[in-house]
Formats: sequence, structure tokens, C-alpha cells
Amino acid sequence: MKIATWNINGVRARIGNLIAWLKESDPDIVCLQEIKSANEQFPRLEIEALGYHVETNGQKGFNGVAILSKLKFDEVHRGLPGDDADEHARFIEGVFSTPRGALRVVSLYLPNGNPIGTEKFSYKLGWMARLERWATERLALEEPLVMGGDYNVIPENGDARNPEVWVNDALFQPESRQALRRLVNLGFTDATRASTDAKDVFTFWDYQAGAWQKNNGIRIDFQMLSPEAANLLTSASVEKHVRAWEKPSDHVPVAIELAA
DNA sequence: ATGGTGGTGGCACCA
Repeated sequence: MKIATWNINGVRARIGNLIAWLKESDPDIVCLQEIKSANEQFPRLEIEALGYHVETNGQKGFNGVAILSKLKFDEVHRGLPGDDADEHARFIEGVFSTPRGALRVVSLYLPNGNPIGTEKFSYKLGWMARLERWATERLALEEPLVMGGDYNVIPENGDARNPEVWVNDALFQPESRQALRRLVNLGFTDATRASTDAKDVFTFWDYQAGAWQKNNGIRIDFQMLSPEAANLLTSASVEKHVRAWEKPSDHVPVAIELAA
């Protein structure tokens, strides 16, 4: 079973790329972030025509996440619990039935948090604390759980081509990295990190200043696997070539293969 | 420096 995550930076602007990529990559389940679309505006018909079920947690203009799946959804849950005042659409969970039993998949879009020293950064850290609480509860189920998403955190210096330029960025702050480490230390496996020792494995290249041409990237999109999911992991890949397509997203898909 | 989106008369916000 192939599960991919991709921050698509506007699903309506990117529908051509998305359809081409779905045909080429043929994932079973896709976690999308930054759809920048209300649920009613999501281009579901073209995706459903390829055999996917579509569930969205969208909002007008910004943010928004979705899960596409060839398996039908047994359950869908929208929103990260823990703050009733949080209106950002950044989290959706789907539950599926497989021959091995239940499979849970989350698509999450963690807050960027810039600039540091503002309420945006405290919102990011608060969101990460809520995610840790949620994940702790889900781990108790002892089920395969895959949390794909744009985590907006650079875990280690080696996850940036030029770490020194990120030192004042929310993605690189010690508090952000510590909160991500807390998640890993609960028992989650960063599938890409577990599958390669390669340097310069990036998932995001800024549109500006020729970042892609210079390979000035960062690795901020992850698939975090519960122990039960990690035990099924057979491979992980970053579909970097998609960044060279016409009108690309600034992020590329990150995929895993789980034993059926 | 680049790009998507939304609500406009040109521009603001988000990344």
C-alpha cells in the first residue's frame, strides 16, 4: 500500500499537476495540505474519476487539508482537538479497513509560526502541544497510524542545505525542534529518515532566488509512523522530480510503501 | 527577490 503526502500550495491552481501525478505515482492514499480552498470549491470530480474517495477540511483562501483514498472511509474526523477557538483547517483523520485491520491516516498542516516572538509562533507551539496530546491518545490504540504532513519544522541541521540562514526562522527554533523530537520520542518513526542516510534530501524549495536550481532546500514534510505502522514499512521516497514541472508547488510528494 | 488567494480599483495577506 502506497501512502503519499504533498503540500500542493493551492489545489485549484495545481489540479493539472495533481491529476498527472496521481496517474504517474498511483498512490492508494494521499494526504494533501494547503489546498487553499473551501470544501465546496474543491475539484473533487476530476479526482473521483480516477477512483479516489475524497474527504476535505477546507477553508476559503488559506490552509486546508484533504485525504484522497482508493479505500472507502470508515470514519472521518476534522480538526485537531484541544482548542475550540482554533478556526484554522489544518487537520483531518481518516480510518480505513485493510486485511490486517484498521489503518488510521492523518493529513496535517502544522502552523508556520513566523515571525518568531509573535502570537503566530506561540500558536505554532500550542498546536504542537495539542498534536502531542492527540497522538499520545491514538498510540494507546496500538494500531497502524500514519501522520503525513507539512510539519513546518527543520528537525536537524542536515535537513537544510544552508542551516545558517534559518537560525531566526520559526521552522528552526529550538522550541520547534524540541516539540518535534517529543513526538518522535513518543514512538513515531520519521519514515524518510529511517529509510536513507543520504544528505540533502529535501521536500521544499522556495520559489524565490533560484532556490530549486541551487538545491537550496529544506526537509519539512514527513510521514510519521506509529510503531504498528513502522513495522509494515518497506520503503520511503521523495518524488523530487515533480518540483521541476511547469507551475510546480514549492513542496514535493513524500511517499511510503507499507506491506499489504 | 516568487506565487496563490481574495476582495477589489489597486493591494494585502500568507507562505
